[in-house]
Amino acid sequence: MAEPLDPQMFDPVCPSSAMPIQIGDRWTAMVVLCLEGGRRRFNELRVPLRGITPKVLTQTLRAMQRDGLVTRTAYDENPPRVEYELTALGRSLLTLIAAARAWRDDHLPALLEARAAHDSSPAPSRPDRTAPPDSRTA
Amino acid sequence: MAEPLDPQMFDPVCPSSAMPIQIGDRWTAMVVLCLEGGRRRFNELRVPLRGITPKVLTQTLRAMQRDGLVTRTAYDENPPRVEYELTALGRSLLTLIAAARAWRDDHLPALLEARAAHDSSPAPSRPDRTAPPDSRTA
DNA sequence: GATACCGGTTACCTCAAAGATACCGGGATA
DNA sequence: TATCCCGGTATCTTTGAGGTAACCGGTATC
Repeated sequence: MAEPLDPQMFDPVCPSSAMPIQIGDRWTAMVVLCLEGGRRRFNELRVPLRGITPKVLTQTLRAMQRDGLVTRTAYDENPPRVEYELTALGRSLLTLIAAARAWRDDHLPALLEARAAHDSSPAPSRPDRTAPPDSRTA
Repeated sequence: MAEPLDPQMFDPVCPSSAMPIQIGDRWTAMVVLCLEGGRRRFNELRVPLRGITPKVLTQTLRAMQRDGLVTRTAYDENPPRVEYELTALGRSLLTLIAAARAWRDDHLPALLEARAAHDSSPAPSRPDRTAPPDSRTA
């Protein structure tokens, strides 16, 4: 909670577009990971979530708050200070995220390989209707 | 593989809209579950996936095939017959789906409860800016 | 004054996924 | 001839997540 979040904690060449697993909406899992180490402020979260706009971060956090995944604490200070923290429920997602990451480590290369092979294969214009009866199109 | 798929195998009042976990696109996980018991034909898959349009099912299956999750076997018969089957990679998603289901069983009620409580709570027009310094808005 | 800070809000736009509906080929069957 | 079946396509429309840009209030500092 003390040290700032690593701006590089999420790979910009993120293979998430290839990941067949998604937790919540697009940013939820990353927010959970950002909050894993303790409470964080709004603008603190924006650092590793590069490219997220305040609007979308607000939406994400509100939705998570609604679902009981995070708490929001606003302090009547100046300048304003707001802190977000995982609830026990939100923390329970960590095991699921870990499972997803384990799957990724074990199987994502195979998926990407299959995809690359498929994409570079000669595109059949009328796929396999005329293929031999037992051919596999994979 | 022999017995037909249960049309009710996916709850129409599906809480998937509340599920913060998603495997692949909207239908991928359900397709994996449909194929868990063995190969299935196109129209066989449409039964439990009530409401899916052929276009979307085709898209889903093509994407899964591209990613090496399923194989597609077309037989030169009449009427045409096409069978889809899980690959080892596709089967590996089953553990992840099981983890998601376990999370659901353990935690989804709490999430829904939090959501209901949030939705029925008196909506603060100017949320908690004027709240006491240590109040939690959850 | 003018500016900066924090944590947003608001209005508007974009774009891809998903759905609705209709249609297709081609052999088998009637 | 006509119809059915299967596994899709083709085309249009809708929807909604997400992005862009501008602005806000209240205080403190310049």
